Amino acid sequence: MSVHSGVPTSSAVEDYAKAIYALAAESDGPVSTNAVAERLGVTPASASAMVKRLDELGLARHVPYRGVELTARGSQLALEVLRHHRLLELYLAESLGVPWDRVHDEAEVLEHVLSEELEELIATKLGNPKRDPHGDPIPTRELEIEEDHTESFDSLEPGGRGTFVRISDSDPQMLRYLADRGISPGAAFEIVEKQPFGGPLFARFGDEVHVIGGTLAARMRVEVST
Amino acid sequence: MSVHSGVPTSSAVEDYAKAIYALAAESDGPVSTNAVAERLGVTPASASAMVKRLDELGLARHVPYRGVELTARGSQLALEVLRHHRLLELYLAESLGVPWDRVHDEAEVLEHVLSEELEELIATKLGNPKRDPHGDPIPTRELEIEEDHTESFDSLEPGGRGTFVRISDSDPQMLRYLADRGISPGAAFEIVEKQPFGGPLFARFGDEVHVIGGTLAARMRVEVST
DNA sequence: AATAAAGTTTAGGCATGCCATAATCGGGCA
DNA sequence: TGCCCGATTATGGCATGCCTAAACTTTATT
Repeated sequence: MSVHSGVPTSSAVEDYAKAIYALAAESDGPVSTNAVAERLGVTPASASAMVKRLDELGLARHVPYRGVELTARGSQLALEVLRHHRLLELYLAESLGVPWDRVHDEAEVLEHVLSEELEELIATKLGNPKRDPHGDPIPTRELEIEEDHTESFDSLEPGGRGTFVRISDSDPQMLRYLADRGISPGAAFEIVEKQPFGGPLFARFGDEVHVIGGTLAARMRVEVST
Repeated sequence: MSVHSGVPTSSAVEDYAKAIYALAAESDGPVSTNAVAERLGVTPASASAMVKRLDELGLARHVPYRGVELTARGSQLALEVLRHHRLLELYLAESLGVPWDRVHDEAEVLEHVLSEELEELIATKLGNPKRDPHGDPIPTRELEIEEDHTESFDSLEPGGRGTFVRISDSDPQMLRYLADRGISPGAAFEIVEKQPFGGPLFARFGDEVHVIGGTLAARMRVEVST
């Protein structure tokens, strides 16, 4: 049990805060209990109870039947944990050579246990990086996070150009799949063709044209060239 | 909740195993419940219950009113955690520059969470070291620990020579106190004078003669020169 | 507007894990 | 023999976190 901003927080509380934060970022407005439950793999009833607890802790405002929103403190907590997570991912990959597709799971555990002091030392050692190995932005020490100007890959039309930035939620398998095909954060592309109805998308990365399925494309975040 | 040798272990279980292991090393024969309770800062009743649990888990043999002893599996668990702890201490100090007197507390938390994979990577990175920054031996991957040939500093008589190896139980304050005076693990000494009744001990370290109180001297472990 | 469907909450339980107080027990020693 | 101390059990408490089932609210449909 750690303490953040005077609030005693367990791993579970931190995970809920993270989940609500992420969901709120994806689609603004209050977040539904069901969405939270699904994301965390628990029943809606469990999520409902936990959300109530976050409210009591002052980390969220929960209007019954209307959804949840994080308070300032709740967002801070989420960002704090997110910072831990992403610094750890980068650190594990760079300093300890943990394979890319494993850092996420390791960080998932350690993020709840990392002391502020270690966080600071790690950040310094890494040169206060702005992005983790998946391309996700890392909140600053002051818990400000770089605004995300990315769009979903599958929202582009043929002819559109840009660079691949990250996979939302850092799904290790997707990352590995792309990496195996030479597509990593930073890769430039041009959309060649797009099939309707969530069909695959044809895009040129470097010299090669890759075919990317609709589901995967929906999770890829890209920065569009003007 | 981690799993070691097929036994589900919580942090508390691991701490009890560590405590029993340490107490058994200090004075052999079975360990009394009271001693365990005192070491962990809980009531004898709590310790009694937990010790019973260790027995049920197959980690210890507990004969009521007679004390506890770790089974082979219990010792393995203790050594596993000890290995985590000491590798972490060394790693934090060397790779992250965590101050000496802080590594213990950080490691105390992380030891329960460190995955085998990370343990391995850290050990390799450190070159599979045999001792941690306090001079305590680190169990090998196979959980063998170097036998301790040290004696208590205050058991020596004037004229005795040797090298300071470690502080038992790694008390950070004692370590820092000694470090401030230029006494670190590996320092050679010669006993100059010893006052009776637990009084202070005069010893030459390098050029200087230091006066060391009885309590501190009792915690210092030294290797005697032949 | 009525009703059905979808979403949400409450009620009630269960399991884990840890610790405390108070009463009792065992065994060595006077 | 009887006492005392250490050890043990009995009992209870508290917190976390999850579940199912049932009740309820909101929204969409007819």
